[in-house]
Amino acid sequence: MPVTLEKTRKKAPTKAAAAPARSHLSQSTTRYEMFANSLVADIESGRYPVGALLPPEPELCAHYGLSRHTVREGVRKLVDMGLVSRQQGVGTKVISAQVGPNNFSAATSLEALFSYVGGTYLEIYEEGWVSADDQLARLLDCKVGQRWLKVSSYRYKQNDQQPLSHTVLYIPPAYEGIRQYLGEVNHPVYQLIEKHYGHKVQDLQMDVSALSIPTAMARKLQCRPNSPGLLVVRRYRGANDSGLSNSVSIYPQSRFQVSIRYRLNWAA
Amino acid sequence: MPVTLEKTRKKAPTKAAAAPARSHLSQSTTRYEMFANSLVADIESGRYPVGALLPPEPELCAHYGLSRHTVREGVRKLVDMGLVSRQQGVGTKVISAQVGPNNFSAATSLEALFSYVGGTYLEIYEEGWVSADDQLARLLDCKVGQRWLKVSSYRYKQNDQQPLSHTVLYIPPAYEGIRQYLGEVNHPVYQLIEKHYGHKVQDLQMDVSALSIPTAMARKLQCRPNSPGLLVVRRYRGANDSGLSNSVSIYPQSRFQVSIRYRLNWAA
DNA sequence: AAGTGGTCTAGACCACCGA
DNA sequence: CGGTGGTCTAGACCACTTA
Repeated sequence: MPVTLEKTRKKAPTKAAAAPARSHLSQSTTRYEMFANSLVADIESGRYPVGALLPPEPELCAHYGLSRHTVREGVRKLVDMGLVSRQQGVGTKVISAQVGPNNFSAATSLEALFSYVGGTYLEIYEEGWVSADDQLARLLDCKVGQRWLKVSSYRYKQNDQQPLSHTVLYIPPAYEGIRQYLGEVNHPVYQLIEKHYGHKVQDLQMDVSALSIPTAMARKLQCRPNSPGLLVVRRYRGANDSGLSNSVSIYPQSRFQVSIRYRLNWAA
Repeated sequence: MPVTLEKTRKKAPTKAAAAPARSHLSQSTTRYEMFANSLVADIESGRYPVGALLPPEPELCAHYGLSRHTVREGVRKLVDMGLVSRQQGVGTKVISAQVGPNNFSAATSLEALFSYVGGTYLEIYEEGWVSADDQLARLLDCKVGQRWLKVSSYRYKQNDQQPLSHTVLYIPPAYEGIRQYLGEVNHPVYQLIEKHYGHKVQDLQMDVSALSIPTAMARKLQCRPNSPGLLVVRRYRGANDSGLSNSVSIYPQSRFQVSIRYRLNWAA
């Protein structure tokens, strides 16, 4: 049973574009927004429970009387809200039932976040196994005694003499096999794990703080000793909160900046 | 002079869709990605400097031989990367010249970002009007000559002698009225504006970088002179990209940490 | 009034996934 | 193989900003 998303618009298909009757108060005026809100309501109400698949696009198009482009735009909004995720060949899955302050919404995909590694490479100077002591356990949020393959390196931009950062990777024994690929590629570590082991990253936590760059490292990074830098710890988690890998990077001043953007696209 | 984005695709316009010859290694195979990469290169090279407008969409379509939808998809990617921002009726403005390491973009909830202001207050030591010079205009992404109410302060945690940060607020003349509330409350500025003027924050951009804390400020902050700290610039935008307020905060080492969490689209 | 980006349709080919 | 989402075109009307 088709649903209409009309508010005050003309139905005549000859007039292709929407003719939203917009009050001054911001309402959902566009079709894709009305459609998206409808989906959100259905998800919040439990009609599409977490883990379930949304109806496929053709069905949504027919049901709501929208073109596919508009449907896709609406679903894209839900993806931005962190309510659903999509996968080609499979479908659109509900991953959260509520939008709210507790839902950090992934506005961008991991791939977009790390598109920067393209054109960079790691220069590894040390590899070895370590056991997490108290301090490392706290840093990586793991158990004391946990073993890690520790890979110390500097990251360079291609055709650039100056290192971008000092980066230490901590890789679980289960994924030791990727070490052979670390030096050559410009893929993020999490992609290597996904490719070679099929375990996908579900969650990334990134902590940013300030530190003073030690003298020895400063020489290699070509910055002043004890100059300020950013310390960035990234923790990649897969399903079941299993740790896939971690990285600890140190960036000299002005060589790196975290830019976070929050968009209020859907709130009242 | 039009540019072609061809790699190995058929040119026949009868075959509407792209026929990318994708090697196993991930390359930019889609047209909009190639187009986006081309734009990124032009921005990085300075052909489109920060603050400049990109060519309008029709021009990009003609120049690259792409449909408008594809062009928009490419530009959308740049928006997600935080390189440009768009405004209807105006154009697409370059807001950052470097992809990659210098720029992350993601999203969390506003409330989560500012949960820390609870139990803190501002000790204001200076108030006054300033006109944005070139440098300030760049920092706040406003026009040169724009007037701001500048409020300089230190933020304290209640029952704590040590300041949390040095904070400078930049408030537009239109919202001058909130200055009387600044000293007493522990609400973020954006909440005051929303409460007293009804203008909601639609967009927040937060840039985090490292800096060396100047001697004079270090004394007041009770930290070592020239010790590392975090410089956090927050820009609040309302509808139409109107600037609601800005703040520039400096945090001594270990007194503040940015913690961001991303979630991947698809749970395996 | 002109020009910008925002939305929308109709129809098409494609890559990917699971049965 | 059939069905999913991903990309693409051609053309249209609209809302917004600026001059």
